[in-house]
Amino acid sequence: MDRLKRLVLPLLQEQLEGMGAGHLPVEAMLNASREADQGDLSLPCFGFAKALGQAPAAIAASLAEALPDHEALASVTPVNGYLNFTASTDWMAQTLLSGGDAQFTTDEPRTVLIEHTSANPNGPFHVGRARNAILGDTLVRLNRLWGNDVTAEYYVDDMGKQVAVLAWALEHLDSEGVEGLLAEREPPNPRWTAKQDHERVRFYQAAQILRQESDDKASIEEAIGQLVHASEHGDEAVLEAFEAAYQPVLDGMLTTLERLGISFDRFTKESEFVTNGDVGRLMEELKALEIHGEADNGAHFLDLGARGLKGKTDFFYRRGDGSSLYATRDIAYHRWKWTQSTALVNVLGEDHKLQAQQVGMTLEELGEQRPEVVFYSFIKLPEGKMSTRRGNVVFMDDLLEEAKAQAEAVVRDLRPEYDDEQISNIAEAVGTSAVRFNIIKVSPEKGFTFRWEDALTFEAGSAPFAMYSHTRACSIANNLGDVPAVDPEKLPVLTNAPDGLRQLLRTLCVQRDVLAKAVDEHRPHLFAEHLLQLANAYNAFYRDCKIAGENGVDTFYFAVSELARHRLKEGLNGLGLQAPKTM
RNA sequence: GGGCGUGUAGCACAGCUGGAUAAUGCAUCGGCCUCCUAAGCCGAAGAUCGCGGGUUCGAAUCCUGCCACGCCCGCCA
Repeated sequence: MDRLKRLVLPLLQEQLEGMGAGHLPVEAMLNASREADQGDLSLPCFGFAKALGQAPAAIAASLAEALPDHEALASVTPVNGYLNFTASTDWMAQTLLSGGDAQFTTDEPRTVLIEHTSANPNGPFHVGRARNAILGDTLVRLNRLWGNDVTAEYYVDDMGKQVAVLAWALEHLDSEGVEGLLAEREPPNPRWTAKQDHERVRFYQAAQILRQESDDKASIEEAIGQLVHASEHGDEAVLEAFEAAYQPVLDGMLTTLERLGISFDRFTKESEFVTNGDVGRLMEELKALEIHGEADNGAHFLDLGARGLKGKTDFFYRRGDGSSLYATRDIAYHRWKWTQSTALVNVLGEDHKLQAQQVGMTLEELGEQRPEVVFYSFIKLPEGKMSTRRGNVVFMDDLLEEAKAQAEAVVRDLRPEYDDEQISNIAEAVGTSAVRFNIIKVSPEKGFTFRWEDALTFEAGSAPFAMYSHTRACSIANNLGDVPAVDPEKLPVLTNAPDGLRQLLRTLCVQRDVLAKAVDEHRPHLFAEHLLQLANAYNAFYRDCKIAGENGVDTFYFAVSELARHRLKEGLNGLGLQAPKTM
């Protein structure tokens, strides 16, 4: 509809100039109508009343009167001080059918590096951690759909305490000892015994218990502390031992993500920036800054309060022993990222807000830009916060299995003629898609409580609903075979277009606008909402417009159906909702 | 205690760079499968937009005070 706005705007401006009000901000005021029965674009005239010395309703009426007819407009109606523009069905159809794919993508592609997930490789994904991956991957996909050149990156935390604990546990404990320590916890699910993320997290959890409760916890802490220290000074042997400990875990985690359709273009290890000297050089630079300070024990910090940070203002980037901290390495990492891309986007949990603020401010202090950051709230369980450490979790692997099982039952019921393999393929696609959609459809800053019944719903407002509309469109295309194309220049005249047709064309017309906004503002749920509307509109079209009737195939309707099919497919793909293997 | 975020029908959630009757799904009630796949469609009912002030022609939206919940306030990651 941005296209319609560009057509209407000059007409409006001309009229207002004639009325001596050319300076009024029409462009900002002319916006998409809220409700379909209010047309497609609406101009509230209240703001013009004072400048023109007329009542809003009178302004709207005289504008409606004065505006010349335009082929793109079916009507221009003044209502309650608003001026409503309704696009003509013919114009929408012609524009859509003659435009090609270019009309749905950007004219100015950007290069974007999106860092997401970057979870510590110490255990399997639970639903909470997976929100990051689903959000991040959807941003990656939507940016690509928009035409941007995207790199999806996973920052591997391959040093520090969490990995050290895992490495220590694998070296000092055996399975029997581990299970003995975890006797009071839920036993491991036998289904995942081959997945190393599930296997090794038991070692990690057992070590955490020993660190707190064992008689020689002091010496354990000492040993782990030495490992951490060595890794932070770039000790190659220790870093190799760490990698041997975490890599199988990371591989298991990536297997889970792959099932959700999530993959990465690049993995960058935190330790690289220590071993290549970047972190050391960075700390020297920070030392030269005017807001630099030093504590009694030789630790270094920046006084970010001097730059407006509220609350805790001292940002420590160097320990007393000279080693770096996580945030310090993150700054080095970001400087490197800026050499790779002209736009940076990070997906982070809300617990990283302060940290991100510190990193961002320090980057600015160094003359660099901040990355754009998408924060999300945590997913809770009805029993409370999820925690790998406490064992209070819903594992993504289990959720996906459950989703598939439920989908299988539904498909078997609905399509008894399908064989087991077909059912399994459909159920896998439907199950994983439903899980993704359930998470992506809510805005990231909203904390939400995970409930099985919501995650596994397959009704309107869910991924399967949108997938089903697409399947319908596919089914029609398959049934009808070769249908002659329509000439967009010679479409039938659509004076009494059915509601369903109008609704579908209108929804197709706003797809580009919504995608632009979702990408620009990093808010994928806007596009998820749109996809549901598109599916809904397709259903209305399907209801009102018989493509294959007694008189043969309506080639125009078929062309609209095909366009919708492509746009649905594109939308599903943009949200990472997967088509069944057989299709 | 300080900082940030959230609070919208029974439940979940959209709208938040101010504009018309607050959108959608679940649940509830009623209707639609001889007709391109009913995971669907049509209709009904359901909201003091957390509470109080303020700004404005106009506030769910902006400002302010209060209340509730979440996250953060390591020389952890």
